[in-house]
Amino acid sequence: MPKVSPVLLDEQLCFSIYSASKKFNHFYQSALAPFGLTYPQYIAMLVLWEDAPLTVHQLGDRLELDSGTLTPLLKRLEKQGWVTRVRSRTDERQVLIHLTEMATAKRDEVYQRIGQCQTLLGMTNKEIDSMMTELVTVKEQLDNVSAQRLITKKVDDLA
Amino acid sequence: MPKVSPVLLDEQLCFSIYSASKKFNHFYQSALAPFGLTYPQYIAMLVLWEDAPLTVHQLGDRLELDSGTLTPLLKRLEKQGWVTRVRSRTDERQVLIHLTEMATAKRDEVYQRIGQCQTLLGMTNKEIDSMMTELVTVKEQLDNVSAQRLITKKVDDLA
DNA sequence: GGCAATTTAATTGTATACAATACTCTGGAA
DNA sequence: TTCCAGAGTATTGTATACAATTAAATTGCC
Repeated sequence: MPKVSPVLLDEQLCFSIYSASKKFNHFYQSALAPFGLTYPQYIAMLVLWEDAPLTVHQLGDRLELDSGTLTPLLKRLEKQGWVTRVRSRTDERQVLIHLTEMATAKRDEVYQRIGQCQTLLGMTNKEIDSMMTELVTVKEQLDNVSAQRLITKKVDDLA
Repeated sequence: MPKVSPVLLDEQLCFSIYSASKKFNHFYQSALAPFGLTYPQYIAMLVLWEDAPLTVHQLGDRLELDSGTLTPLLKRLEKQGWVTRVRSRTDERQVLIHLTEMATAKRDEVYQRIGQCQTLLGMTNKEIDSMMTELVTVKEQLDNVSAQRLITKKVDDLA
């Protein structure tokens, strides 16, 4: 076996991102506590506030989540009064997610709360943009490699 | 109500990071398929390869996970033959996580596999370092704000 | 028009996460 | 020595994620 470099946790970009993601999750969960929304519920609401009504599939495209995650999440949002789930009449396969009056009424309150909490992070728009640009590159690479199921093949070629 | 800026999903750094984290998870899950390790199991093994044996608490400090997550994860690693969980004799509260012979034997294979897969991402060390540096800043801000439970107070001050 | 392939959601099963609680053990104070 | 506060782990309950399967509806194709 040839000499192999150790893989150290603290040098792994994946762990930095994984850790940051959990911290963001916690941050928004706290920020949104007055509204009782979890982070995934919140991003679902963001999309719906932009574009309701949407089918489960359309919402999933935006959030990169499938029905296995969204169906129970949306049922919880429905139970809490944020959305309604209605079978489409023109295509009975689809379920349309509509905003309730409460959701529409609370939209600006949430926007405002989020805006305020984000100022606490003390990042400039420029810093945020720069970071998101880099993340897009990383994500494209990950998509190129893994979404096309090339990992096994390519790595086996390397071996 | 004063005019409020909309919050658009595609402009949210949190979502970029959340999405990247999921893609990394999937990437490593595929890369590690030959070993049957999930991403969280893999990072646990990374720490143990650096420093076994460790208590559940010490491992949790490194991974930023608590016993509620680690206990079942470690039981699964034990069932699959990667680790053993042994009550400490000097302090019966502690459980020491040891590597099995198989885990020690497979370490370099995993290191190599990961090294190969990472080359597929086509990122230079410089790019990775730069990104991790920025992420450290973000995470520090998130820790400052949310770990100290100041969100509610500060935002209410703003209101 | 009839039927196979496809699309869309929901369901099932497994694996994280994490708050809150329970339980056991340890070390120190009275 | 006894008791108790705190530490360390496990458990419980809720909420994601996602692969794989199921079920129902629709579309294409003949």
